[in-house]
Amino acid sequence: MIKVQFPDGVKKEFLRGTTVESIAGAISSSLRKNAVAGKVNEILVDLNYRIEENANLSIITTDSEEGMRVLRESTAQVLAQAVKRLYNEVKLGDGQVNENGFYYDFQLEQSLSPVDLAAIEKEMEKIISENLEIKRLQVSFEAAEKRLSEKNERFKLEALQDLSKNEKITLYQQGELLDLGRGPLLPSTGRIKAYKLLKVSGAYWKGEKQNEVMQRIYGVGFKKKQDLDDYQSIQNEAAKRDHRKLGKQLELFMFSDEAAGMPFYLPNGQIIRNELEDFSRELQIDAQYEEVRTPYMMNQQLWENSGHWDHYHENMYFSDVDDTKFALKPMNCPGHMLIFKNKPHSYRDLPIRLSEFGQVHRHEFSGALNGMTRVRTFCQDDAHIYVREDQIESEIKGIFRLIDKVYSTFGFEYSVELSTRPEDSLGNDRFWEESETALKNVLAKLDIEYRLNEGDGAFYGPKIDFHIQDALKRSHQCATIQLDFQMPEKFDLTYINENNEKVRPIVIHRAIYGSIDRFFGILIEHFAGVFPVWLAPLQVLLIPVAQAHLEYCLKIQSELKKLGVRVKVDSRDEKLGYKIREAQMQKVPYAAVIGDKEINEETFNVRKYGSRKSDNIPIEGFKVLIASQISKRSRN
RNA sequence: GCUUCCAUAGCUCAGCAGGUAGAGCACUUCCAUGGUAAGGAAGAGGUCACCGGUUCGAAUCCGGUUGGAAGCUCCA
Repeated sequence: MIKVQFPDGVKKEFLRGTTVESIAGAISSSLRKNAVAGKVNEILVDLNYRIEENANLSIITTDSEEGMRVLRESTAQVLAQAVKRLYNEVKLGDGQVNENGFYYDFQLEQSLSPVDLAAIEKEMEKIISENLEIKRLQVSFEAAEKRLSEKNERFKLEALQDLSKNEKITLYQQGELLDLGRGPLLPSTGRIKAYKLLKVSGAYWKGEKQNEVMQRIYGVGFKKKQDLDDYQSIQNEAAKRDHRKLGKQLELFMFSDEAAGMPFYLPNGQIIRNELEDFSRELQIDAQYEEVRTPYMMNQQLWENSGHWDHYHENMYFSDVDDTKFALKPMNCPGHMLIFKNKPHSYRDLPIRLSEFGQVHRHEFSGALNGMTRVRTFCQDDAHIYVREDQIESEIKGIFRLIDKVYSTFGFEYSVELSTRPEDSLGNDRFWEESETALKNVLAKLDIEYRLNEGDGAFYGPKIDFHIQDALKRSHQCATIQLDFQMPEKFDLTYINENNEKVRPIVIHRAIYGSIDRFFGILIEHFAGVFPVWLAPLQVLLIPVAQAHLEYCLKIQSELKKLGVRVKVDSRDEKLGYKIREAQMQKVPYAAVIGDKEINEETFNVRKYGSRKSDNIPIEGFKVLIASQISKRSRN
């Protein structure tokens, strides 16, 4: 007999050689049903793994991340088998699990289409109904090499070379398919329930640019049909909210072949942008920031001195004018450094907070461009704060407050990440250690939970990133706080301390929206185009019942305008229903109908966006309501 | 930048056996003067993204360019 200890501390005895699956069954039949793998002494194993000595065991089910990985990896292997059956000449690449599913790379002469995917899915269905055993084989390196070359799988052989020659190699045999894999995998194909192939695209072998391009088939996989349906309905909802589609429908912005990746703001979109800027400006004035503006173009020498040229010139725009080489700014920092340098500073003056709605240009790969979320020119709500060492903490605290105010206004939840030194970085070890410690200390003091993101910092310093969650629970990185000891060095920035000595300030870079353009795109999808009143391009549409009521409408319009409300009168000679329909399609927050009744009673018949019915409310009351919604920036 | 796919009227799309373009909405004019998601009629709109090739003939087939989509790579 052997003793097995479970995560809750309970110990039980079993016959030597009992499988993980039988033990799961001994605990409960439902656990046996949901089990996909086991974890013996912290090592993941297959369900039919036999436990030969005393051990700690936890049963892995599809309720856990690890369990879903097992399920999805097994599904990927079924995909591989299906493709192999349908296309004789195919060479298998590698399969992987991703957020909601899996993918598998193939090398195949003909390119696969959605029609082919349907056929592959059908074959997968067959493999699943065959309920093939998925057998784990532990063999020597040489044996693995021999068997894979018999199968003529050159990519598998190449992948094998990356493994240690001295250790046992794990292969999985699934019907006629032989795959190289870590596992664990399900014991048989019949346990796969809900999956769907999505698309096929190109991917480099081993993810490296110089390697050949494989065809990658993507799929999603879930433990039950319901989860797959839920996933698909969220995808549909996301497609409906796509900011590129809504941007066109609501006439917010456009793109043109004449400037790929560079947004044109249409009148409606510009209103929203201005509102976003004004909101930020208001908060920044309150937090004692000083707004500045720096040139779009500065000479190349500046960028060489700042270190940007070295690290970033491939993505910069250049221009020759007269005898000088210019560069369009990809960041606002150097400009702000020059402003700081413009006059001497006393320690009493710090912190100095320079903010700018700075338009930057970055030459992104054409294939990377995507609506408003990845563009070649965008505006950052940028700021650089010059501080003494003893001011770092309180300053970062202040930025946290600002960020919280901004995000809560839009109804975004957010999480925090700390990113540390990247491979390609400036500065010595001591600097990095000190600044990373400084940020960690601040986060600890503020009692903020965060995730550590190793190696993802800026080249000049570590950073704290903020990830917001939108209405569909998708995460977007927006705000960033970066500590920089480098830039002051490069620009020889100083202030005079209390002993009349020149001392280097520390720079904190920060952005809250990040890119206003991208934030705008995120907002469109977050609100599904139904903006809160303060952001809506048109806030009130007045609709006269007949021409006779037009004059009165114009009078109300000018009263509302005086309150700062964006209001229009639909004076066209069209039916009421037609105008209401159009107001709803344009997602105008309030459509107000005015006829004889309303004029006599001094009311509005207001229909709120999305509502099926309308209410008669006094005009004066409505004025108070909308003015407060606008000034409070309420989320309706 | 790479792989695959795509580009027809302002918008959404049809035209997918090569024979010089079509619908709905929007737009213009006229009729109708209307109470909460499309009243009726008529009209105007396109060198079928651009350049080149094959063909008697190209929106349609082939090549290139530009732009877009998905993924890869990248995002200081």
